[in-house]
Amino acid sequence: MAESGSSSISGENLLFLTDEQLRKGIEAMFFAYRGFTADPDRILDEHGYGRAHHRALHFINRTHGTTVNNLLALLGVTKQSLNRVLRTLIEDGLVESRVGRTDRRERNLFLTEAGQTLERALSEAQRERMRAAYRAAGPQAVAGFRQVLEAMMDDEIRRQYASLKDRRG
Amino acid sequence: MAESGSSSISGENLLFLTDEQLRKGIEAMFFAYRGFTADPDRILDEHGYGRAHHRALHFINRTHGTTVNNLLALLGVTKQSLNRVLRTLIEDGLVESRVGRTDRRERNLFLTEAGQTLERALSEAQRERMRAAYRAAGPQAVAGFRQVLEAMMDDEIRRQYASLKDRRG
DNA sequence: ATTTTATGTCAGCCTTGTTGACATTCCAAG
DNA sequence: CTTGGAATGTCAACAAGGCTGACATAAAAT
Repeated sequence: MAESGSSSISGENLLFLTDEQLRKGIEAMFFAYRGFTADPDRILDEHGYGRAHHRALHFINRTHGTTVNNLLALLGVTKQSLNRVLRTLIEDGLVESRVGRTDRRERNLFLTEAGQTLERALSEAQRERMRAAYRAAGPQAVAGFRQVLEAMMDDEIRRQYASLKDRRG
Repeated sequence: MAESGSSSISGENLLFLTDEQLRKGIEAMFFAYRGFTADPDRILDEHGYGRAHHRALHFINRTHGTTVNNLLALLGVTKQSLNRVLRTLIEDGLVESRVGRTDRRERNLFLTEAGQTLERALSEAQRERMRAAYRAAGPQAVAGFRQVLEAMMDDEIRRQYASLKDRRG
């Protein structure tokens, strides 16, 4: 490691930015993400689905009637990848694709009753994990958690995240 | 979504645990993880490697001389998956595998000079992102961030994370 | 009338995960 | 010494879910 930048940082309120501290944060992020996805993964597995299906269900539920292009931007994958997932969800009757009213090229996506049921099971499992973590850490920690995560996002993604924030599900 | 559980939670210090708050946390986690991996991913791509290689390099660097079994437990993958990644890293001269001294069945893993160089580039890119996020959020937020992440881990993983915490790299 | 946009689809490739089977090496217990 | 089991490595086959490229269609925009 020779001499990394942070060892030369001065100022008492910046002293916590040692490489060691940063590495702990990196590893915490890695391990925590495993926990974050573990519970939904188990449910998905029972239904023969993967994380890609979960993400699609989540954001379709989040923004009812969203278009395919919107979804692509949120998920950060190619239309071919998304389409494969979306096709199975539509075939299985979890998602409905309606031709757009104003622009008939677009497809507006909705969860069916069955889709809502699965989405609820998945998000409830994930919320339960998050709820337990929030309780254990306390309100102040949660605020800090959100601040750091937000600062870690790419600029464009942060904008999309922010614009999602105030919508109603 | 009808009526989810958390709406019945009472007590003033638990009011922040609404489904809406939890969902924001879930989405923050999802988007932040994208940012978290984005910079190393670009470097890995130039070298023809993937995230699996990054993880292996990270933990071999983290715990010099670790055995394959230790690594398996940390990474949470099968030995076949790890072995494929490890084999290419060894072939490419980034990782050295030495027969164990006390137990000759074991293999002790080390980074070569070239391996350390790549690991340093990867972790420096990731640390830089983390450093910027930490600076933007401030020390108090960082403490909360770590608390929530730690509470989100599976118990066994949290123990492994904790036992990694105090070692020297 | 032409171009652009939104979407879907086919084909093929890669990484990275999985299971199952099997070989080798070597420590340790009988 | 022999045998059992643990640690490791390897081969084969498969699946999820990314990717690119090419092409088709419908509809909006120019």
